[in-house]
Amino acid sequence: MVAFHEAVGASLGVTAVDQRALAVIMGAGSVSAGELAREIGLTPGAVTGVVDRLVRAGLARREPDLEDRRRLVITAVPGAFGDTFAGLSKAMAELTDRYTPAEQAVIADWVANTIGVLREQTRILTEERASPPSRR
Amino acid sequence: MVAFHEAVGASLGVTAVDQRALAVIMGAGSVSAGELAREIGLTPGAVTGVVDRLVRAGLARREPDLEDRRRLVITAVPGAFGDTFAGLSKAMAELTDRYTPAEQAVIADWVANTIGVLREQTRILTEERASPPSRR
DNA sequence: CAATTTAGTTCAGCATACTGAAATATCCAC
DNA sequence: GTGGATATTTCAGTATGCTGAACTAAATTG
Repeated sequence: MVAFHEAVGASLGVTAVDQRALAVIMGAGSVSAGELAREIGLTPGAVTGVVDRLVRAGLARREPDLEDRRRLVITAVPGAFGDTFAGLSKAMAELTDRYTPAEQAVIADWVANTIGVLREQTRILTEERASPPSRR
Repeated sequence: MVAFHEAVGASLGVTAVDQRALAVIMGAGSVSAGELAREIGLTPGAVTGVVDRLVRAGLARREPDLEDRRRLVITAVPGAFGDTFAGLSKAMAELTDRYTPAEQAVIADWVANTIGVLREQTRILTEERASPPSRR
């Protein structure tokens, strides 16, 4: 999965951080540059580069905020990200079809729970790193 | 999953490439530096750095090859990598216990097939990039 | 045992992406 | 309106990791 993720990034010319940023953008619908900076833990200056690369890759757009003209609203380009995953989506859909509805329910439940576990473990690892004796 | 992977890397002071290298080492049991270079697509010079970081993180060891003293045998330190995943392993084991053996079989089958799909899609993405109009 | 090949490391040069600070534009309070 | 706060960009400086070439050591060939 990680290898696939890296291949996607290389194919689009975006970094791992950029992809996480895109996930944030898609999750929130749209965000400002400042919100994005806070969300992914970068300085505003770095976010400019992140958004530049996403825009260049055709994955996101910068649009003016009509209510506050200092702000930019960053949105994902509908479909653009999906295109990259078209092959994966198709293959996964075919795989899913090979299971009965009951089996699919079990798998879906397990996947949801696994996501929860990973989220929790990521949080623990990240917090562990914030406080104790520095490693490296 | 990708976020967890990144957190592990940050926690250990190793890069994403380093972790892929470690996966290769563990998969093969042990490899020489040259084999590792070919496997992960880096020059021998870069592999020195990769192995340096893995050794510093306590994840791998450099050992002399008794048969060919130019060579180094690189092995994973047993358990060291597992320690980092102790929390994840425990949580996943507990999750697994919540399913019946039949359900576990379905999940295992689906996971195996999903890995196959991801491998295949990664290969396609990687190859696509090798030939056609350059993207960036 | 000399000449060539192979394994790995070291090092200089280069690319990339981040930080922090300065600059620009806009909003808001008085 | 004027003054201060806020949003984003630009830019110089820095860190990291890669490539390619030179170097050392050991194996292989004739």
